[in-house]
Amino acid sequence: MPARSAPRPMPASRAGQEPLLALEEFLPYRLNRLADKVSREFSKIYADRHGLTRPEWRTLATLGQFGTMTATEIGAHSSMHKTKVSRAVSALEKRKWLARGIDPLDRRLEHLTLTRAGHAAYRDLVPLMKAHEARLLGRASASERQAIQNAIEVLERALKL
Amino acid sequence: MPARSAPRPMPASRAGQEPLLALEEFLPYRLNRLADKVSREFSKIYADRHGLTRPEWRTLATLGQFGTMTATEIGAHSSMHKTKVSRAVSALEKRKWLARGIDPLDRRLEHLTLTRAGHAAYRDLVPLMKAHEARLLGRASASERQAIQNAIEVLERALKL
DNA sequence: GCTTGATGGTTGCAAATCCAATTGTTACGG
DNA sequence: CCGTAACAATTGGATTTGCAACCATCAAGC
Repeated sequence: MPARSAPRPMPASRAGQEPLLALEEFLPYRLNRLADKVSREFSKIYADRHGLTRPEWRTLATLGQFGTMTATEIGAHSSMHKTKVSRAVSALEKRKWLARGIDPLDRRLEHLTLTRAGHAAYRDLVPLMKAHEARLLGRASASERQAIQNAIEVLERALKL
Repeated sequence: MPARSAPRPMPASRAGQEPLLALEEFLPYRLNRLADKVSREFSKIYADRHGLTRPEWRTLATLGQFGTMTATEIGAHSSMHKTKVSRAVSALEKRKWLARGIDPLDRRLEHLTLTRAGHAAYRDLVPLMKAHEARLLGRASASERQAIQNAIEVLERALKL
């Protein structure tokens, strides 16, 4: 008696229905690969130059942009989980690039601000980062650059970001 | 309502030195945020349904697409470091979703193939993944979808991916 | 043969990440 | 006021990662 011969739809000839999914055309894969490559290139700058991690750089960048914020606000604006922010803040505080200020009206809050040294690092990094971005986008035409901006906006909207 | 707090000095407090870098307009940040959100949404599918990690899913997807490959080839095609591939392969082998075959002419190589169970999981997942991709892209118009494809291609070219 | 250098794949370990509590504080309904 | 719920931020511990060192095999030159 033939073992395991439940009625199966079709014999094994899988020609014609394969490949079912082409990874290299699959949106999440492509986005991830792009982001990964870009991130690697850019992180080289702040990692080599100041030994920063990505959460630390983002925290620095957010405070550099807004001046003073709480940890929660940093997380909201830079899309980082609060534990990442917390650890990035500790690290930056340890190297005295930011200082914590208390809120007299709500002692749960910590108002974080870059120190002079933190700001110096920020001002050191920003032109390098922008230059690298310009160099990368410079490989595309002006209209292509515009298309990239539009596409990102469409995706951000679709993802409710 | 959030707790009351002392009036927070906004960017205005840094009059004279405008924000040098707006994170929310910075390409690497935006790409990373997009990829992260997308990845999170899609990984819910294979994580919830089969307890797969992303490297495991990518390995499964690559083998499902190409049939038989070596670990190095999987890494090249799915943009994963060889250690990730190695660990994903072990995990998939442990649950008997793939089998290793030796190459009689070069015993360094391992030819990896999905087992029947592995292929079943692949066939189970692919429609769900594609449907989710379609649902996501469905929030954009046809011309916007085309613009997204073009933008990604431009970036891939600029990054030599 | 033997040595040297490349290649495929794994492993050890430190660093980074994630999730679920935990602490301390404030807001609010009774 | 009291008890409870919400909130800001931190911490602990298991999981993932990333890098380098490693083992095994092959290829080429001598």
